[in-house]
Amino acid sequence: MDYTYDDDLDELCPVCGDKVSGYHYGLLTCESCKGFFKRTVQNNKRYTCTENQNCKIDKTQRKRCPYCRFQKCLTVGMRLEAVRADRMRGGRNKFGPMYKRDRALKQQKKALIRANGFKLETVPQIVSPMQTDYSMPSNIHSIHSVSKSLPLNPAAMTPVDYDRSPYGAPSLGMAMPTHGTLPGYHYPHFHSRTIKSEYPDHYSSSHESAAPAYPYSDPYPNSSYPDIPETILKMLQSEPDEPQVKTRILAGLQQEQGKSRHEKLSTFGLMCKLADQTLLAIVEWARSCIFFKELQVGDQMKLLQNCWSELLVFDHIYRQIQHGKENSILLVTGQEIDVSTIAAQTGSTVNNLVLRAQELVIQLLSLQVDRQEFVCLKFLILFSIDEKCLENYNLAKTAQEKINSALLEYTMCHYPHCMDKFRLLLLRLTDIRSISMQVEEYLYHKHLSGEVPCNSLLIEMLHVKRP
DNA sequence: TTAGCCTTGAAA
DNA sequence: TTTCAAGGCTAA
Repeated sequence: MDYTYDDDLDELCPVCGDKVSGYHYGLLTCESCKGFFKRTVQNNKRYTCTENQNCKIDKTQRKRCPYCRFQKCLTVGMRLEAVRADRMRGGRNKFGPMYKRDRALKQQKKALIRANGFKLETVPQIVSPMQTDYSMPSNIHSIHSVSKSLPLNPAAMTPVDYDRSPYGAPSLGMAMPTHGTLPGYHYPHFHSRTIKSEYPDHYSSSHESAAPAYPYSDPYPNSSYPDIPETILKMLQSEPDEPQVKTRILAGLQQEQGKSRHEKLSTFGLMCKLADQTLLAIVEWARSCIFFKELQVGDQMKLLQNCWSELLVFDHIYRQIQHGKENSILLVTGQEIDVSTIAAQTGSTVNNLVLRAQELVIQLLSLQVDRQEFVCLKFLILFSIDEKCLENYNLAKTAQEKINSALLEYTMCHYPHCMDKFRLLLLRLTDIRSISMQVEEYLYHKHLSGEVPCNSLLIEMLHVKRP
């Protein structure tokens, strides 16, 4: 590979568009935003916006509104926990491996572009065979065992051959618990917080997961996080490491494409495969979650069968929130597709679904939904079963109540100027439900016409509700 | 207060 | 030993 570190430095700061000077507090930023973020967090600064909290932040105007600048720092994913409370200089922190993976992903993306004139509007059909067997489950009941063995094999992701295909079917909830190149970390306000050094990583150093991604000790108990309810902290701990999940999904797709090399997949078929891999990632996430893992396997299956399409849609929507572009859609694979391309190349149903999702993205953007709220909503979707059909309904019900009250407490504390936020967020869940039902109907229709790949996990899911 | 440059030091 | 992302310093 001809990748050099300097390649990164060609990029623009996601906060102000200035020249990037390296990785700072979680992502590539310029020197000035690095310093600004450091000063703000170290000195626990509070700013106010004299406008409408939506000031434009660019290189020339970044000094005008520190409030909006800091909000943007958080929105693009700068990490509070990377600022050291003890002010120790030098050394490396736990983000090192994350930066490394991010570089690797950027490298792969560049290699793709260089090698194939790869356009973002196309989907790569990666046919490099994988050594490991990532067999798809033949039955929904095998999800647990399969998702356990999903590999991480970035080295095997070197693209060999790419067969371009026009982008036919867009998002359709082809989503996963991931939000951009690096994890976003939204933290809207500091309420007299004491800055702690090196907060435990929500994404990787879960106390409850068997094998944390980074061997990093957690010097602070959960309760040391200021103003975030314990329940939310526990839910955040099971948030997946995004580059890892992305890598796994890409690897899974490679494997699938390797298998079906002789059966030419349509773009829609490819999208189904992508959704399959995403579903596996969601199942894997659920398996490690607080509340969920305490349930019996049978109950776990019922919950997932009840909400799989909603979780797909919701994660798609949250990625678009992070993506922040009204006119394009970001796929889990990192590809960006113009909404106009979708309108031109797909049927009215798909186009309508995409537009509905985009409307919801705008609504949630205006509500300033943050990462903590996102996690609460995701869990509420997971536990949103109404019927008393579970073996242990009380466990699920209790979980639901705890999540609800944690979300209420959090929004009241962090968004006191928007007292109705809790209710408005819950209302959006109804929209997600509605979109996901339409997605399911569409998929079922496509399945009946034989367009969904026969071993698709989607089919298994669809048949649970439609025997 | 900002932002560019310097120093530091653990990990690779 | 080198790397590079932390914190520190300081002129503007």
